[in-house]
Amino acid sequence: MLDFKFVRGNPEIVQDALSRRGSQVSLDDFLQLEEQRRDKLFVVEQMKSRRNIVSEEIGRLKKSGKEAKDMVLEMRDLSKQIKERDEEIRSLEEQLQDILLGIPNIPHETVPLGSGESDNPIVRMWGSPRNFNFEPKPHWDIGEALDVIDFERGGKVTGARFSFYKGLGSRLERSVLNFMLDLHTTEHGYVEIFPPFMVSRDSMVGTGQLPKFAYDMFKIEGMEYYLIPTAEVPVTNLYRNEILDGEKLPISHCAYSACFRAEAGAAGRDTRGLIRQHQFNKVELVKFCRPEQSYAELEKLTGNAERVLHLLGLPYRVVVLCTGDLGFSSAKTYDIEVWLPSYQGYKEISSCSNFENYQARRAGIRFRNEKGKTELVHTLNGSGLAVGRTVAAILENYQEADGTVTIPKVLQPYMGTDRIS
RNA sequence: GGAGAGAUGGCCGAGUUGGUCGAAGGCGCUCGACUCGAAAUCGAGUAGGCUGUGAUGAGCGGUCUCUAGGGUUCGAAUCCCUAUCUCUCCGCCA
Repeated sequence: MLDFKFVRGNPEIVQDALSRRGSQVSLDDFLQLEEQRRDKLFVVEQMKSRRNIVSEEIGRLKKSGKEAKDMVLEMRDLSKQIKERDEEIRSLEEQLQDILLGIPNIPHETVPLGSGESDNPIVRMWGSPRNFNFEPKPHWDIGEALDVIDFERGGKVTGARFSFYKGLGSRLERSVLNFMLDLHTTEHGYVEIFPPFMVSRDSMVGTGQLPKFAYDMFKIEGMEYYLIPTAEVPVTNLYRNEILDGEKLPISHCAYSACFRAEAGAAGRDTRGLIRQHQFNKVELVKFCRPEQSYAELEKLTGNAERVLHLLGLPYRVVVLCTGDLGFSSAKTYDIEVWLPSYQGYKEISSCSNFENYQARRAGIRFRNEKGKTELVHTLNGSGLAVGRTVAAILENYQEADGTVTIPKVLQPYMGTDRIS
C-alpha cells in the first residue's frame, strides 16, 4: 500500500507509475475523497476539542457541588453530531483505503519499461544446457519410469495437480530442501523459521495477497484461515505491527513451507509434472532492512538463491521483470529461471523482489532510526528455491541414456546414493 | 469441549467507588554532570497514528489510541456487550 500523504502530494508520480505498469486506474476519485475527508476531520476535531473542554468544566462544577444542566444538554447534542460526522469520516476512510489497496507499488527507476513477459531483459546467464546424445525425457516420464513420482494416484487420492513422491523421489525432495536450508543458514546468514501453514485474514492482507488475489487462495471452511501460498506470508507477518530495533537490521530469515495455490487462472498451463501443483514445497528467503540498504540486499538475496543452482550445477538465467510484468506489490523483481529440457527453455524457479515499504506500511513493520524516529522497514523476499521445480530440473538435466538419474555431488550425502535407478 | 483468570507505553508494572490519566514507579535508551577513562551516583529527557501551521525539516497546536469492535455517559484505561489472544484447572488428543 502506498502512503496516503505521498499519493495526495505526488499524484503525477503515482499516475505515471500506474501508466508505466499499463494500468488505467485514475486517481481523481482518491484525491477528491481525500480532500473531503480532511475537511470533515478538521470540523469534527474542533467539535471534539470543545466537548473535551466543556466536559472538564462540568467535572469541576460537579465536584464543587454545582449543577451544570445546560452544559450537559448542550454536550449531549454535540456528542450526537460528532458521532454522525465520525461515521461519515469512517466511510470516507474505507473508500480511500479500498482505492489505495488497489494501487500497485511504484516500479523502481531501474525497472525497464515493457508490456509483458517477452520484454523482460536477461541480466545474466550461468551454465549451458547439456547436449544429450539421446532423446531426453520430461521429468514426469522419468519420475514414473523410476517409480519415484506418482501423478496418477495423486489424481485419484486428491485430484488434479497433486502427486505422490515415493522412495528415492521422496528422499530427493527432502534432500533438496534440507540442502537449501543448510546452505542458507550456515553460509548465507539466514535464521531459519518453521512457520504455520495457515494464517489469518489480517496476515494475508498484510503481505498483499488479499483482498486482490482471493481467487488464488485456499480458505479453510468456517474459519478466517487461509492456507499459505508461500512462507513469505507468515514470515513477513512475524513482525507485523512491531517496531524493530534499528541495530538489528537487516534481519534475514529463511523458511521451508508447503505452499498452496488454487491456480485459478492457470487452467491448461503446465498440466503435466511438478511444475504447477496445488501443493508444493518451497524454501523462502525473507529480509527486513533499512530503506537505504534494500537494493544492495536485493542483489545479495538473488545471489543467495542463485548459489543453490551453482552448487547443483543447473543452468539458469536471471531476468529483470519489466514494468508490465512486475508483481503488484513489488518495486523490482528478478526472476531466476532454470533450464528444463522438456520445455526446451528456461522456467521460473525463483522470484526475488524488493517491496520497499509497500508491504511494511500495510503490515505496520517499522524500526527506530538514529534520531529515535520510527520509520517503515523495506521488505524483500525470494524463493531459495522452489523445491518441486528443482527436483524436476535435477531429474531432467541429470538423466542418463540408460534411464537412471545421477545425483549432484552436493546432494549425495543427503541421498545416501549417487544415482536413482 | 467445560470452568476460571487476564490483556496497559521498547520492556516490566501501578491504576478498575468513571472527571487535570497518555497514564505513577522501575528497567532500558538518549543527553548532561562527576571521572584520566569506565563503573557507580546525580540531573534532564524518552509512545504511536491522524491532522493544522511550518519547507513533505525543527517547533508549536488539535484529535485519537490503555488487545480489537460496539454500547452506556456531558465525560471511560476504569461500567456493559461481542470477538481475538494468553494463562490455570478438567476432559480429549498426536
